[in-house]
Amino acid sequence: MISEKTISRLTNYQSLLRQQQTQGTSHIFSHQLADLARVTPAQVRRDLMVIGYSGNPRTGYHVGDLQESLMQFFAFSTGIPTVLVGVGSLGRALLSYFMTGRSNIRILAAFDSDPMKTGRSISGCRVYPMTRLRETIADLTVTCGLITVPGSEAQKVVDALITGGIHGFVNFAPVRLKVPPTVFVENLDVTSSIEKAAFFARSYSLKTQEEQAHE
Amino acid sequence: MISEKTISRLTNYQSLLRQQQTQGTSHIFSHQLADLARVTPAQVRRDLMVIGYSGNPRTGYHVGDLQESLMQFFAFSTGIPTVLVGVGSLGRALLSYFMTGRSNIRILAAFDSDPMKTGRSISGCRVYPMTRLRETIADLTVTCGLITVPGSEAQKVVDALITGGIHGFVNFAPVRLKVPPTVFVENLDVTSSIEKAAFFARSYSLKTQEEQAHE
DNA sequence: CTCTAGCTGTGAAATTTGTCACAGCGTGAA
DNA sequence: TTCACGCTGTGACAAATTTCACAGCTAGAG
Ligand SMILES: NC(=O)c1ccc[n+]([C@@H]2O[C@H](COP(=O)([O-])OP(=O)(O)OC[C@H]3O[C@@H](n4cnc5c(N)ncnc54)[C@H](O)[C@@H]3O)[C@@H](O)[C@H]2O)c1
Ligand SMILES: NC(=O)c1ccc[n+]([C@@H]2O[C@H](COP(=O)([O-])OP(=O)(O)OC[C@H]3O[C@@H](n4cnc5c(N)ncnc54)[C@H](O)[C@@H]3O)[C@@H](O)[C@H]2O)c1
Repeated sequence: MISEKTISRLTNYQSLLRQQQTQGTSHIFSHQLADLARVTPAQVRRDLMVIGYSGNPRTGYHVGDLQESLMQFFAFSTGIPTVLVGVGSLGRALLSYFMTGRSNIRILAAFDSDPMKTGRSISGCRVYPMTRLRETIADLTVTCGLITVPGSEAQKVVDALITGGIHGFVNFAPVRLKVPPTVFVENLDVTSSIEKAAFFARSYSLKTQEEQAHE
Repeated sequence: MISEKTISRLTNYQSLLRQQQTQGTSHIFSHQLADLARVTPAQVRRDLMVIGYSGNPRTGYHVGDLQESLMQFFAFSTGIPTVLVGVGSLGRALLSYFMTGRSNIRILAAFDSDPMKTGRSISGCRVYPMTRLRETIADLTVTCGLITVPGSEAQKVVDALITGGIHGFVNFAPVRLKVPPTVFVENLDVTSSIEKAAFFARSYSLKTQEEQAHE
């Protein structure tokens, strides 16, 4: 079994390699990729072991080939098909970003329970009422659901999407969803992240002050 | 030194306890809190060790007292003072959420380099030009910066905020920022999270199919 | 009062995750 | 062609994190 952290780093390498390739870099060493990703060279080599790509001791990794291997490993050459539920302020921000950007994420459809928001397109994405959820995702072969409804609604929304056959979610609502072990949920809780950053900010800030006091 | 994971869980307990208290729960056992937080009871007890709060073997933890201890540990009774840089679609979503919500996060000011966006308020938050950054944050005692500018601009923005004395960041741009060891950065990379969810979705989905085939 | 069921707090073990360090290799230099 | 440098791939080790498991306690029942 391969760990979440490894997967996160691999996706990061992928985006860094894309950047490097546009800059014309053809080969890259583990220590260079490590610097870009802010990890150790050993970590990079370890991670690349799991996708089975081998570099060359003298020239490092071939950027194009490595990207190819990563693509194959992640197997989303045609992009990641997703749907979004909850076209509020956050949902609209995500639509505007992913419908225009050139990431490999495709939002195929959006859903909302509010009749004011349905029946039209936002950033080029159709917004459907929740009643159309089942049939629409049955047609589309969706890999991942983006949950941007209020916390109180999130559980019922995921339940519906799971019934529709979706196994992966990114949940922006500040609640822990209950899902079967065949379903993966990545929680992006902004509030919690800010609290975390604030905690460490304060502790680092105090440490800095103490050190200055010692001088 | 206390770990990031522990802090994340503690903030989560805090929000769960808030919910429980509004529902009139006065006492809670480690296994109950564990169920809510989707962790093990031992994990809960371990985590609570670090804040030095002790429960009672017969009645469990007193919800009010535990909240009090957590508050004291995090020491943000007056709310977490933050500033936001980059009033684009994501920045506006965050403003609308945190300026109206009843979380303990306070966005004191927003900044943008685009003159079209400055000089007015969005969701009740003043948007200043970047030239006013230094003086404004000097006045405000800010704990945490929210970075919602394009990736290409993120590094220079953090550099400026660090110069202004901020030690904590939540970075939404898909780049790894270079910061001194006295500064904490929490990266919220939505693209990367979706890719991760998609990867595990596919692997769980395949596993499910295999199991069904075996029957 | 005494007893007991079932919890907490916590050393110790287990597991997961990251790092070290070095054998082995490929390339360019001579 | 040979050599030497500096990298990769990886076994072994180290650190961090989680779980186990149990002594010790406490409120309520009898
Ligand atoms: N910056 C942010 O906006 C922000 C920050 C932190 C967390 N969040 C979380 O993200 C989620 C969305 O936040 P938001 O600010 O966009 O909220 P919002 O109220 O602007 O949007 C919520 C949307 O969900 C729709 N909705 C409600 N119930 C639904 C249901 N049962 N089925 C389908 N659609 C439904 C509503 O019609 C609305 O369009 C919330 O859980 C919030 O806690 C948002
Ligand atoms: N849903 C989303 O919107 C989304 C999703 C994933 C990642 N992101 C990331 O979040 C960031 C913001 O995304 P967005 O969609 O809001 O982009 P946006 O283009 O809508 O907004 C960016 C804002 O930053 C301002 N800006 C640009 N350069 C600046 C500078 N040097 N100083 C101050 N302000 C500056 C711009 O004027 C603009 O208002 C980006 O890094 C993006 O990659 C956003």
